[in-house]
Parts: sequence; structure tokens; C-alpha cells
Amino acid sequence: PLEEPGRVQLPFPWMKSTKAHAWKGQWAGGAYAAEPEENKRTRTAYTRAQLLELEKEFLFNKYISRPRRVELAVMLNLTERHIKIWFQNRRMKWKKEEDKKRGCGTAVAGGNTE
Amino acid sequence: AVMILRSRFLDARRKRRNFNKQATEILNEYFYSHLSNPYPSEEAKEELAKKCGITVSQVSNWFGNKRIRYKKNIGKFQEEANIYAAKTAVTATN
DNA sequence: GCATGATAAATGAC
DNA sequence: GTCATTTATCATGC
Repeated sequence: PLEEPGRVQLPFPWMKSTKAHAWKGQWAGGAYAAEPEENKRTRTAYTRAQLLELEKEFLFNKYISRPRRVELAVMLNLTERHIKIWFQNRRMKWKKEEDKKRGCGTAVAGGNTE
Repeated sequence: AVMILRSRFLDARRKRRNFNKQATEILNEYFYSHLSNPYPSEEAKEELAKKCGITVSQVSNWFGNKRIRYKKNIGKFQEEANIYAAKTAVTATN
């Protein structure tokens, strides 16, 4: 008769950190051990100058070529990976903005007559 | 000359207003009744958005924030979890 | 003073 | 490549 009536919610898989760093003992019987400060995901803080150049480039090209990416990486003192990811995220943001602009004038959902 | 600092300064971006209590109720109800997998489908998000009077993006934001904050400190949400667990338990018995 | 919603790097599935 | 998501961080509410 030791079962909790209120029931502690089980540690479901999604509650685990996606990076193998945060949890150690997994969930064996409900107890878990948190690994301290192992490694936190680092978030690069782009400088204003870097963002300005990236935005400027994005105005020309939504997609950046490999050679240009190398060039930009050197100029801005960033890695190619940084720039690649920045453009990916920027395209997603751009798309969201476009969708928002579109949805205004034309027919909203409800879908027909088209 | 200092104005260019803070890229996010006068942007109309982070204008946040808290959701009304009813919307929060609905979102929490869904969250805690799907605690094993709190990832609403696109359709579910649209339905929640409609019921809450917010956008689908806002629903996504809410679940994203909720998941990360919940798992970062499960204990803090224990009380809240019990409240909503009891609430949904009523309908489950039928 | 933290709770909370929004934004933006970073990750991973596909 | 897209894209939903995770995560850190930001700005605000109260």
C-alpha cells in the first residue's frame, strides 16, 4: 500500500534532455540524478555589425553560395556553420513574415471558390 | 551615436501580454492530460488556437515554453499538475 | 523579483 | 535544403 494515489507523473522520455549531457542515472524507478554543469548549449551573440552584413547579404540572395559563405565567414570572423544556420533561420523568418502579409488581403481559410 | 546599440530596442517585437485565464486553462488542460507526449498535432494546435483566441504560433510558443520549463523543474509544477490531473480524471472515468 | 510570452541560435528529423 | 523543436535570452507584466 505504498502507491501514491495522487500519482507522481512518470518521467516520460520527452522530459529528458535531448543532449546526453544533462542526465546521468536515467530514470531507474523514478529517481534520477542530474549531472551538474556539464556543458550548456552556447548561444553566440552576433554583433550588430555582423547582423548588418548578414542582413545586407540576405537582401541580395536568400541563398548563399559556398564560396560566398567562405568569404563572409572570414570577413565577419564567424564559422561557415554559423552563416549556414543563420541563413536557414533567416529564410524561415522571412517565410513567416511573407505568410503574414499574404493572409491579410486574400481570402482567409474556409477554403472554396478557388 | 548610441542608438544603434541593442539590435532589439524599439522593435515592436517583444510586446507581450499575458493570455487571459480561460486560455491558460485550456492550454494547461491539454498539456497535463497529454503529459506523456505533450506535442499537439497541427490540427490540434489550430483547434486550441481557436478556442483560446490566439494564433497557432502562440500555441506553439506556449507549448515550447511549457515543456522546457516543466522538465527543468518538475517539482515546481507538481501542484499545478495535480489540479489539472484531478480535473481531467472526471471525464476519464466515463 | 520571478512568471510569462516572444525571439533567435542551435539541433535533429526527414 | 525545410521545418518543428530545444534552448538561452530578452522584455515585459505584475
